[in-house]
Amino acid sequence: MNEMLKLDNQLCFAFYVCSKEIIKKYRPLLEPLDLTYTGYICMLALWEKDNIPVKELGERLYLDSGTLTPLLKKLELRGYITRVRSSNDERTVNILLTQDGKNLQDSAANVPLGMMKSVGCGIENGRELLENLHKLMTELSTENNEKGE
Amino acid sequence: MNEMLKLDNQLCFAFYVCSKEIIKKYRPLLEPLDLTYTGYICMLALWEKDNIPVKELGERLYLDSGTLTPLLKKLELRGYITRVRSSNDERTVNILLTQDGKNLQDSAANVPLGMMKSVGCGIENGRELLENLHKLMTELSTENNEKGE
DNA sequence: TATAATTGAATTGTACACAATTTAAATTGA
DNA sequence: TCAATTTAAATTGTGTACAATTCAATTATA
Repeated sequence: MNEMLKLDNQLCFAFYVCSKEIIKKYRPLLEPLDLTYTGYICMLALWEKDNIPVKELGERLYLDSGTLTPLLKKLELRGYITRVRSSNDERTVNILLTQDGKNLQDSAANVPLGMMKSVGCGIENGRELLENLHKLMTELSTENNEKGE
Repeated sequence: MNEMLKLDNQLCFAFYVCSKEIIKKYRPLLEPLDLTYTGYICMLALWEKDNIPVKELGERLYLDSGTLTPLLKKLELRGYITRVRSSNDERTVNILLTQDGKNLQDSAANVPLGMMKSVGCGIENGRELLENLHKLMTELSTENNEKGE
């Protein structure tokens, strides 16, 4: 049996499972905020910087308009953001936090704490892991896209 | 600004992005095999051990019947597997590799090689990383499920 | 042993992801 | 300046994921 084809030797599979299992753990923590996981990372990005076009938000979150447009419409319906077409450039839509959306940040403060209780124990050296993953993230999304795209 | 709410401090987000970006890199490698990423990991599991019920395959892949049933139907349609309801226990459906499915393993051998070319350079110490992720995987999927489910 | 509880797949409904295409607006350049 | 190109969102279509439910088969138990 080819060692390289063994499931337990696939880094991709380990990443994929860890990602899914972590996201699953967010569910009960995000339910009280009426947010899905994707809505949550979207709000995280906007709390750091709002009044940005969909494009910029997408670059920050590694998501395209096909995913963001319906998500943002839901967040708008929920009252956390507003989508405002720019008057400078009618092609772009800027995302603004509403007061409700800004206030939500306070309630969200306990989410990372809850996760640390739930998952934290499973993470040896979080800081180092985070750095390695960030290095990988940028390499994955640049290496074959240097000149093109 | 609450440090813990910064996007770049979220391990979950780093995992989520790495997972997605890695999976995206598989696409061109898997296209010639007529497999999606999920189909690929499914075949990886089956090449190690086939003639197993959907349940067992799901435990191996961390997927439930809601995901597997339609996926397996497609793989059957594609001619790589057959789904056979067990006669011992009529509730279970066993997954068998067809000859085509078995033969596919040879063509798949270059997939991990292709990925190493594409991503490998971005991975510092793959072996160690893999071990850490596996530790995390099992902890994530057991710690809150010890007694219950 | 009839009934209750459990189990394995399948189904239903919701929510992403993303490739590919479309549409409208802005920019370029002959 | 105006046709060609580029750009930003939105749309369309396909493929997961997973919670919750359903259904039939099996097992446990009163």
